[in-house]
Amino acid sequence: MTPRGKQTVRDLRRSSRSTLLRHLYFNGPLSRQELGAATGLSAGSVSNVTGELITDGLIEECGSVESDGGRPRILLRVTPGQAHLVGIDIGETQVRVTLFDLALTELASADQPLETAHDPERVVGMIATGLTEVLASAGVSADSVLGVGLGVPGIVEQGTSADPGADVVVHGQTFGWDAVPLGRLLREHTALPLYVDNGAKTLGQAEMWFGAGRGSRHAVVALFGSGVGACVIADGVRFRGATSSAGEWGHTKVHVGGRRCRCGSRGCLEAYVGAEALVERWDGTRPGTSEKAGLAALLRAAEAGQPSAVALLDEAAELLGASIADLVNLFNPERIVIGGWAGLLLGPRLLPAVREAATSYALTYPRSRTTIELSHLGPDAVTLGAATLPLTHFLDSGGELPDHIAVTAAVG
Amino acid sequence: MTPRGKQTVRDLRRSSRSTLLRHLYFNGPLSRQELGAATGLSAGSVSNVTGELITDGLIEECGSVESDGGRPRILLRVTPGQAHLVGIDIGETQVRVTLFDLALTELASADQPLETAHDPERVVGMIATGLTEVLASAGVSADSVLGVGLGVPGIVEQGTSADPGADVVVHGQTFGWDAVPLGRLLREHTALPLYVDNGAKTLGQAEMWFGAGRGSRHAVVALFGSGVGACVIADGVRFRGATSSAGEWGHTKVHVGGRRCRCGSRGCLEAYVGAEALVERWDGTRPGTSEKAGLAALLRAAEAGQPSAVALLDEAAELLGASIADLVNLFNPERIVIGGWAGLLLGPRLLPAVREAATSYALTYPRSRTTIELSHLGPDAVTLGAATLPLTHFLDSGGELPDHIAVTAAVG
DNA sequence: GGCGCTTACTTCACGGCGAGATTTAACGTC
DNA sequence: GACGTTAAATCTCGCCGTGAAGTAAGCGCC
Repeated sequence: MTPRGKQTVRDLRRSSRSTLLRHLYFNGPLSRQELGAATGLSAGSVSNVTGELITDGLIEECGSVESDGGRPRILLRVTPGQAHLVGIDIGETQVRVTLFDLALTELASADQPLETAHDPERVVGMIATGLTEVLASAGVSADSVLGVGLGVPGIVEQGTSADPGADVVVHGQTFGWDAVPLGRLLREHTALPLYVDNGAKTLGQAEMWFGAGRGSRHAVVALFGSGVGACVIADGVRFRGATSSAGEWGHTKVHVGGRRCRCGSRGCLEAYVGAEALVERWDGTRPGTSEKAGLAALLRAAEAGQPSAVALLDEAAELLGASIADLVNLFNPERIVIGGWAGLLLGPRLLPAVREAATSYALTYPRSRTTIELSHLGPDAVTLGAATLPLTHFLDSGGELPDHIAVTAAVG
Repeated sequence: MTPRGKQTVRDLRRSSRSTLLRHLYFNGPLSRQELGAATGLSAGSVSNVTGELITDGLIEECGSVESDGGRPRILLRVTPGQAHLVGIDIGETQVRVTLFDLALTELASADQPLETAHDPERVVGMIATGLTEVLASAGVSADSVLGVGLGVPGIVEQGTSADPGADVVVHGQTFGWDAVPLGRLLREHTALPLYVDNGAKTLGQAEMWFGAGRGSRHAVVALFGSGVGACVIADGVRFRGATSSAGEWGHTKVHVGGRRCRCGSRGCLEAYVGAEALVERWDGTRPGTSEKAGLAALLRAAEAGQPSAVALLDEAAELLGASIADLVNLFNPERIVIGGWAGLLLGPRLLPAVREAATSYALTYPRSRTTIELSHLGPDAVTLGAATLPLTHFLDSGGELPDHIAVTAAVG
């Protein structure tokens, strides 16, 4: 049970570097003094390790705080432009490539529309051109890119080799991708480290870092769009399960044996409250209207008091609340965040009823320890969340730079 | 995000001790040689650390293996009688206290029947007498007991102080316990370290260590008794959630708005397939028959071909399968183990239909990576699982002995 | 029965680590 | 300009795991 890898004395230093780098990253500029107090490291070690990080060019001094009678504190921060990150969103309708600096400030972005055919080779080609485009437009060298994070539709089978990103295989039933060796295809175009995860999961990551999930260690980000998905965070880390496919909430049953779902099963949540299902149930798949327009029309009709629209949304709220109650019972999170474009659209109207339904369907104790909130982030955050994948690796490793990065270390 | 505690160079040694102790515990007697190869530690470190563990009396040499031409290997093993563990099961009908040695061999056991009134003070009194009884009958001193693990009915709120076991509060709705400060009550009778968890979770632990879950790192142990519960193991560790109540599977919905459940909600799985519900639905709560006898009668009727019994069990299998499909989608385990007394009773008949239903209701990819199996362990294993709680702590800490234990170290 | 061979284990020097004490640096105040 | 105060750098110390060298304990072979 739970064998832990051996540790050498070197791992200690990595751990210290990671702790300091991480704390500095999330808690803004800090003096060595505060850093030591916050992390529990001794002043000597902080001085030692920060010195090393400065030599590596990963952090830098940035001004000082005047004191009342003593030596002023020198503030430290992560060097924002020292390295860069790329986030990519492979969505239903477009491929979006965004370049960020280390502080996750957007530097450049490139969108390319995606027609109905999602030929993997073509998509990979679009990624490659998008990549060179954003680097060129921001004037950034590929040598300074820590890694490329991708959010893709479908289930992601992670690799296990020394270059796991290149082994990734994607199973996207609704996207028309069946066991696509995305990692291998991408590796032919770029040597950068690759990190791939499901788009809903990367959106969830963004929500945890910068959105409504910030500050909680146990959360579920429920994503409500054309389909329904979820990203589960346990103890600050995404819950992946055995093969990284955990959190497929949309195909959880609300009525066993009920409505047929596009996944082939029956009674799935998604078959009742997914945007596609809602629009279809309301106007019987009136062709020509987009899903987004259809959902907006449904909402307007309900606001205007049209009985069938009101009933449909009321039922959706109850089912959503009941299914959120399942999440509460099973995962016992501190917080549930409802996001996704449909969630953002319907949220303000549905939220009170959803909260109420969740309360009546969940067990009292865990429900009392959970809040249900709306997301603040739009679907654009998929690229942001994707960029957190290489960034997480960077912070975890204590600021280890991939081989290809030429260290532009501060001399002295 | 994910701040990790600081580490000093001393923690390295603890980690090494833990790795070695753990490996020795689970992989039987081993030579230092094999130990080094398996854990990645250098021969020097293995020699050093094992020497320390032998001095502490935690492990001992036990014979040697003849070689073909070289110095024979000396086998090491954990000293089984060096320390003891107590597991306690607070069940619906009895309180069971069992004493184990370090190898989890049962040394003594004491049962005490529990009437309908579950007054906490009385239960605690029974635990205290049971404790002294098993120690006396096995001739073991309380000084050698590493800790006491308890499996209790209801949700367990873990403590956070320096003595977390003494802060435990239990919320057992169906048991008639409302915020019972079990830890504090027990602390008045014993100074031994206390570890408390839900009984279903401790049974799940036993299943993972010694039952059908052995060898898997991601599993769900589904427990099917009078009620329905689950124990989720992620990456070898029990998934607890924010307040330790994760895995309340029984009150997951299978028909939103359906049958009323004893939890107060509607449409819960437990209201359809819990033993209590099944018996009630079959014979309309014929008074006087026990649940166990009632379920056995239902099974016999179905075997004899009585249509209503067959239909009831067929429906139960489908609902169970569909709900297991939810677990597959959400947790993505390698293995699902069905246990509990009702699971053991009905399992052989229901399993094929359950597997089939799970396949048709779950997503293809995660389902293809999961096996669904029956448990081998009976409900007696609750005490065994409870005893693993202090044992886990012991192994994690690298063999740290609680203050009260007088070290009977080998001299020399 | 001495010799060499093989294998298991022990010992030891080494570089690296973080803690804690000490020293140096950089400010205010009087 | 001396002094107190606070921040940061430096130094010593005890401890760690590695890896090389050394020791122990068996074998077979002449």
